[in-house]
Amino acid sequence: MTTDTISPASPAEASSARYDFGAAETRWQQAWDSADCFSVPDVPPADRPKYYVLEMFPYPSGQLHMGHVRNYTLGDVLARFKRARGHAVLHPMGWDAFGLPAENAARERGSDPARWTLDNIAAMRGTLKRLGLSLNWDREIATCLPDYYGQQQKLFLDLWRHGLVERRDALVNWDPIDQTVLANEQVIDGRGWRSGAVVEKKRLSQWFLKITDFAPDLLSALDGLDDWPERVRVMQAHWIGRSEGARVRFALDRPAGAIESVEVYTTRPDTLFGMSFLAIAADHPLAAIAAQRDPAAAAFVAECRSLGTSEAAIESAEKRGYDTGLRVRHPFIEGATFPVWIANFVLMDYGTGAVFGCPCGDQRDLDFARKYGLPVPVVVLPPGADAEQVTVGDTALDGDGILIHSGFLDGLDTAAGKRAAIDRLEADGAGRGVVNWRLRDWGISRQRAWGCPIPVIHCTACGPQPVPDDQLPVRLPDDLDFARPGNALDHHPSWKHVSCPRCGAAALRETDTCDTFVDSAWYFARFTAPHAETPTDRAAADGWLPVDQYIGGIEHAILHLLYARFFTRAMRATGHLGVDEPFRRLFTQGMVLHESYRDAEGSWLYPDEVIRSTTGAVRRDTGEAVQIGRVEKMSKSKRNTVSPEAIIDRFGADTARWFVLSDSPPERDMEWTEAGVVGAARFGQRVFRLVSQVAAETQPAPMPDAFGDAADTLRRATHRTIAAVTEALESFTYNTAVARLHELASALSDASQQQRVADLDWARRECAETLSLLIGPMMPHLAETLWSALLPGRGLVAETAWPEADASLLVARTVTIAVQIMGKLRGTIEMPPDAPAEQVIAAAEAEQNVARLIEGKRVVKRIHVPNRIVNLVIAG
RNA sequence: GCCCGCCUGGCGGAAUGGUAGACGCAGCGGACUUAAAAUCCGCAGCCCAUAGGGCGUGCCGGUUCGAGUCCGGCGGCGGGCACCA
Repeated sequence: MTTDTISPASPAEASSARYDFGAAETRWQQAWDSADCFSVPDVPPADRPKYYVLEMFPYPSGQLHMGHVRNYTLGDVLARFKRARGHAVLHPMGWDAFGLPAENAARERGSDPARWTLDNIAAMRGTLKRLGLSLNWDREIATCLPDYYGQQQKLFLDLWRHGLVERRDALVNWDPIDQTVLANEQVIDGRGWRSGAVVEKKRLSQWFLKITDFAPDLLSALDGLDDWPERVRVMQAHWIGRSEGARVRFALDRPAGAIESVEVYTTRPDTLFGMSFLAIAADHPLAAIAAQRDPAAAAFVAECRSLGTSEAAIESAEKRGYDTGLRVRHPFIEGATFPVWIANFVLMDYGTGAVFGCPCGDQRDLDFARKYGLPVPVVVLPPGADAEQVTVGDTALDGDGILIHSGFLDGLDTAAGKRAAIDRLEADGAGRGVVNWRLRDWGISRQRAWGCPIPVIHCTACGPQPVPDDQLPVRLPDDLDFARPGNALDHHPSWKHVSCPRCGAAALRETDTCDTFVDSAWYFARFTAPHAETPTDRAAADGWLPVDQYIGGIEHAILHLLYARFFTRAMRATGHLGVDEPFRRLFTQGMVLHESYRDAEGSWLYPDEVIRSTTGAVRRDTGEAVQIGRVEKMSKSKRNTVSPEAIIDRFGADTARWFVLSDSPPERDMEWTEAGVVGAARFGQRVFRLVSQVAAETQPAPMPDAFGDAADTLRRATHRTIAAVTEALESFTYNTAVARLHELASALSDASQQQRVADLDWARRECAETLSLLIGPMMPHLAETLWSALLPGRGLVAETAWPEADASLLVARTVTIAVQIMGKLRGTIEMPPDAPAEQVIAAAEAEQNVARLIEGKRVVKRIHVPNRIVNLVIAG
């Protein structure tokens, strides 16, 4: 190690009145580099526990924003803390580098997507380095490089061999602006999640990953993710959407074309006797037959399709339908038939695309029945209701109850009724109990050039063929033409023309690329062995995984995190991994918010263009009044962004880091304010002055045999702070760690203003050294500056063990005990810690104000909580 | 509509059922200074009162010697999902 060669900070750094953060930060970043402080081997060392800290890797947009600064600072505090606590820490960084913006830039400015992306990465890497993050830069990956996506192609082929990939025709969500297919998860309110365009339906041959194979496990394993936020688990459970019910076949009265029956999925087979009608989706095959026979039915089907997912769908939340004239027989009621309606609220891609309408037990069915005058048989008796009196008005009885008017089900409760109905259906061959899932398979085909090529060759004779291993990776061409709309890979002159690996005939490459969510679904595993010739190296993956702490935004609660959980299972099935779950602990951090500003014309202004005072704001250039808008998420459109680079230039990385850690708990949104940054900078300077003074006035010395009051008080503050900060860092309450360090700085300041004596000097030095180590995870550069000034030649904070609190100093010398009468505070007393109860109570009753108030009263009960409180209960 | 979460000074927030408001920001007073900046010291929930007292963690009620914290109900704010049969 290089510790011997590290010289103390220069006199200018260490003793000038103000801390020169710029020089110091560069200097320590170089020192960490040359000492190689943060590297770890692919297989974790056996002598220390491993700890894998991962923050969600960024998309290389070109600029780091404050959200990143917060995210990566939170992770870095943990990484540095765990390292100081003796862990081997894996803390890598990379780039989610495929995606549309690069293609858009290519289209708009003629740039090369690879060049554009790599330039952006270089810029953002520079900012990350300036932040002083303790990252394993030798593990850096970019998903747009063949090193990464080539391994992804191998992975894809392995999944294919294991039956986890399927190619099938599917009605897909087509984004007409981005000219690509979207996953269901990427369609929000009928619009593309990125473009905002109204999504159309289109039938295409697509590649699917069989995430539904793992649906039961993805759901049940959520229970074991104790260190994930509850709401994320709830969101995922809902997304996976398990339901228990029955499939019931309804025979048609008279066959319609080739169709003799309609299958329905229901979660309420117990209410089958409450049936009023059968409803099918507009895309149901039976609807197509009805449409052939009846122009009005065709018109209704067409209308449903056009409404589809558009705004109109939201506008007409109204249930609408069309009676086809077809009728179905009831499985339980001999001779009864019911009408078949096409209904706009029935979804073709959930269940079977058909439902039986039970208006009494389902609000939608009830609305529908009321609208079209269909009967509403009552079959559920809610708890406490009277069988003679129960009626259904405009609210369905969708809760549990006792079944009535239901033949053989009469008198059963909901659960028993379901079982009995399913038993009968199965006995009669009319249906069966099933478990249904909302989760669908993951369509990953995207008609984009800037993505991971799907390594498949289509041969007219042999069908789709995997690209042979010796031809991997399938590289993207470097001469893509983005002038034409559509997929640039598809209209590249030569790229797709290859020969079939099986028969040698002329064949075509797959020109679709992977959804970029595939790239991020396994990167955490690749980080464990980023240079391996296979997707993972088992020794490395087994050694480091799972990620011990994953940190990122709540916006990825469903998509990314579910895909990563799926890939972990899929890669386990293919032997690439050995773990069940990718992320042991998940932390979702809050957003960074800022005030927004508008000028008289209503144009948004950047914070830099505004001078803010306590009373208002004016334009920096003209002095005109500025309207202060809402505090909201930093965004380019509102111009309420603050550049991390500019903040580092003005205040230094440590100040930026300290500020994002202060005040707001990490999981909550925080407001970025100029005053807050200035406050953080002020604290850094204060600590610098206080510790520099100690460094100048004191020398390392053997511990004195005894300490006076002042020294003892300071030592207790020091050791209590060690305990408190340690606890705060363990529990992710960084804002309280900041508060405790403020207190310790104040304690040191108080001590430094007292008469100098040897034992106090020793305690001040102990405090200063401790303070330097404790701020290390948060303000690492300042910590190194102070440490080297206090203890020249003693190595780097980055390589120094975390301080241990002396248990004997964790209690104060005296404790303040509150004295209550009937639960109301009436005075306080000072006592030695752990004083005997009788003594404390006697002192409490002797307290001047307390004594006055209990005089002449009878104290009937005395509650004593050691070192906390005495509560006197008086009679009358 | 359903499911989560939250509600504490001027602001961000702190508080294993035990002195509510730590710590910071903004504010006020003072010291230093020719002055300012910087720095240091101090004050600071509201109301009445010069000892002290009343009220106070969205609202109403409950449990408890004691409730921001636990329980029941109501209200408000934020987020997620949403014809999922």
